[in-house]
Amino acid sequence: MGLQQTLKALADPIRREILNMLKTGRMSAGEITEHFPVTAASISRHLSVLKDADLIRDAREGKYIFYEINTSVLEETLLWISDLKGADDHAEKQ
Amino acid sequence: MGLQQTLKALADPIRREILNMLKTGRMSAGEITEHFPVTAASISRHLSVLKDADLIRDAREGKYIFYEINTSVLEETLLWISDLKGADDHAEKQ
DNA sequence: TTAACATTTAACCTAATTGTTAATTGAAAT
DNA sequence: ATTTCAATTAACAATTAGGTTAAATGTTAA
Repeated sequence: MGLQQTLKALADPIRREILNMLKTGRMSAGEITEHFPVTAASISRHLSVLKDADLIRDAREGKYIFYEINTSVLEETLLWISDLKGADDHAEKQ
Repeated sequence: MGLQQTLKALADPIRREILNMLKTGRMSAGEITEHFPVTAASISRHLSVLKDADLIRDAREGKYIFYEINTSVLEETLLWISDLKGADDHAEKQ
């Protein structure tokens, strides 16, 4: 897990778009589903991949389940890629 | 292509390790293969995935084919992830 | 407590990925 | 020219991934 799970989760366009949507704020599974031409079941599994990678967190509220992005795990990925790029452009932020 | 191809290429541990190895310098397909417990044919296909993503370049020299890393395509990925992370930690390098 | 709604999980299908072995290509050496 | 070596490509098997519909779970409202 870790880097592997993160990169696998990011390697799908629907999952990346979900993360992009969540950048603006939390959304319910239903709201997320509306944006895609696939079934709720399909989106639900994408959400579970993102959740297993800890890229999103969920919170049930009544009959809705809200999802929010968790960017902390991206730090490792960013460092790994930066390091590959020549070890001359990381550690610029805390 | 672009981001999608890059992330797909990075989402495999063998391919990431190949890139890591090439960070230190160019290597022939055979030298790369020696580091992994899989066949040369298998590594060859990993190399072609990396090449299609433009993450590596190849150059034949006699009976050897040497591979070298090309990090330029990583910039797009780095920007995408940084942007996801809150748009507060990119554009630090040129 | 039953009905309705939101979401997930199960079962299934197809397509893509990864690995293997065998055959092919390209270059060098005998 | 033929053998040898490096590497790729082809053909195939096994696994993983992503989609669908149908059933199950959890919650709210009647």
